[in-house]
Amino acid sequence: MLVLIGKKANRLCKTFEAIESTTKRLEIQEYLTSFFKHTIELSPGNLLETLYLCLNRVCPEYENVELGIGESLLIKAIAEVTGRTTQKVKNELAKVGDLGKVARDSKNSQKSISSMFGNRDKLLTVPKVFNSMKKIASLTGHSSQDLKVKEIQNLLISCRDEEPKFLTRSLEGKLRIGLAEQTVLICLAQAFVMTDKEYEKLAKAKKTEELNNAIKTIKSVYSELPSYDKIVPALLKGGIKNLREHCKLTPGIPLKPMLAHPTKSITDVLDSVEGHKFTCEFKYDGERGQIHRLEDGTTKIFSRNLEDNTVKYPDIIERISKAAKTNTKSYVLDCEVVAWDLEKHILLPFQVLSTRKRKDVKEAEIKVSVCLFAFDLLYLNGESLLKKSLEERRKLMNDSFQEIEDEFSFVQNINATNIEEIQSYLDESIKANCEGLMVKILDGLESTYEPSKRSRNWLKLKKDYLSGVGDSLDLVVVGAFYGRGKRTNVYGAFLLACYDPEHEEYQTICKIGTGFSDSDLETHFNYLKEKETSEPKSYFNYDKGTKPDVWFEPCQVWEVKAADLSISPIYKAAIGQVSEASKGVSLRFPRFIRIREDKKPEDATTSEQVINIIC
DNA sequence: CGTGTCTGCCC
DNA sequence: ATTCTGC
DNA sequence: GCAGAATGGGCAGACACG
Repeated sequence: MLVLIGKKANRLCKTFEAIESTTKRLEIQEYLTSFFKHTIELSPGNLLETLYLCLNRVCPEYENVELGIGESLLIKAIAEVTGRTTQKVKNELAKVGDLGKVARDSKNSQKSISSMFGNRDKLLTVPKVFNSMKKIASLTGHSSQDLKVKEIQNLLISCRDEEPKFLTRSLEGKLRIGLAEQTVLICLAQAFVMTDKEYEKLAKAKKTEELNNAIKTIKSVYSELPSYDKIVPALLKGGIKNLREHCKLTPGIPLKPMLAHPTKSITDVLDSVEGHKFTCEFKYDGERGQIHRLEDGTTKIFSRNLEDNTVKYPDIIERISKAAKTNTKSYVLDCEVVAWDLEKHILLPFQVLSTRKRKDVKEAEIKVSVCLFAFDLLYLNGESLLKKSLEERRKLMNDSFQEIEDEFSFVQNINATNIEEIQSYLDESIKANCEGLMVKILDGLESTYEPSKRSRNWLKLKKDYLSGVGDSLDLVVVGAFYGRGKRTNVYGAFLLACYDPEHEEYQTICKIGTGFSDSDLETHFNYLKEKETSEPKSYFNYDKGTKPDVWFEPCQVWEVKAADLSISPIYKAAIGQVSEASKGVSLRFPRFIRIREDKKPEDATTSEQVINIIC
């Protein structure tokens, strides 16, 4: 009987349960690897779908497919299928901090005839769940939300045991069991190695070596060709040994972009690059753009998260042919796309860029112009450049492209050597409306392009990372939101306000949910739970869109750091005094620094001070 | 057809 | 995005 | 140091609703 059930989705569910029960990485890997081994041996045709269910996806990122399901629709589906009101489900969610658990508990406590008999002969299977998710993603147009909810309900009705929990979380897009992409790749590699007949004959040390090589191979291949649709068939056909041959960087398919580590001081920067030739580049405040030119002349542009942004940027598609020199045929170019003022020839803030249309963009109707800032070349005329040094890649980039005023530039950079030079270049970048600097090693093995890795080789240096530098505000805690997941039973985020002495009111300015250690969160909960009030104070100025789960007596001031201030449609700080009458001010990337025991709420940052910071 | 809410994706 | 934490 | 999971502001686009 167990074996039969083993073919159903329930076995995957049991694997998730096992994974969730531990925090040990190796144990997690054992469970998933074992599941993949079974799948490869017993039903290899289901492997691809299984992988997608582990990752809450239905296809590669660059296919721009969305489920269009969020918390709200899930609550609706759960409420209807278990015969409860949405309010009741919301209350449960606030209490248990996990919609998955809410779905499971409300379903298991419901003992109606239909729930007892309705699912007898339609147990969930991996393909069934996967196909339902695909179907949900495909529904659009009038009444599509109802149809999506019905589809979810059908799945929920067939669920048993812990299945509703994982199904719900999967539809939310996060399993939250300590399992994500990197671990899935490791397990996939291990499963393929271990199902190879030769493997058992190897000595122990040799086995470990084989496993490590396979993991390295799969991780590397996936970062260059992030598509299980392509990798899984290749694996099933030729195994890991032949994988590199069939799956490699291909223009037209985005690769995982290389990322950077934040650094807290210039000294830290120098420590990391010590003994190497390195460069400092301006870090532009725009959107990542990975531009692909195929052999057939097609051009595409992808986002940092591998979304296909080609239709968003017809202007870029048009101009890039002019920037590419005659001998530059196929290529992959790494750029930052930045909003650009064509008259003043200056960079515009990210908030301006974000107002650009995204779909069905016609070049003639573009309202926000952009300038491209290229910083790396990953592929050129049929050849991958990933293993070349940054110095070589940069030279090839400079030789293959030409700058066009107001349209296409190479990122501004210098080859600095000491603290003073870096400091003054950092200042210069800020004056030019950039976020700071990127510091990169130029030559040797540590300067290859490492897709997806936040490698130590690329560092980012922003002024707000430096202690004592950047915008710091002292704000009053006026409300809080119940935590989810590992923050269940404490507040997970807080609503903050500045003080306006003129109107004698506290004006909301942002929510904050990061910068807290686990012990901070406990301390805050224990202190603030005593300060809860049934209603917000009359002198709180807030928008209903930011209404917290609980309100507080104004009693504590927190030092908060931000990268920038922004004009806000929902927060009330300095309302009407910086932009349109209805707009206030908020913080970009707010994080908790410390409690200001020395300040009373009336000593908090004032709206006037907020205006001074933003102007 | 205007407005409000939700979702996904930029950072 | 930023930050924290177990491994 | 990696990998994962908490959490931020704010925009366009898609629907639902009246």
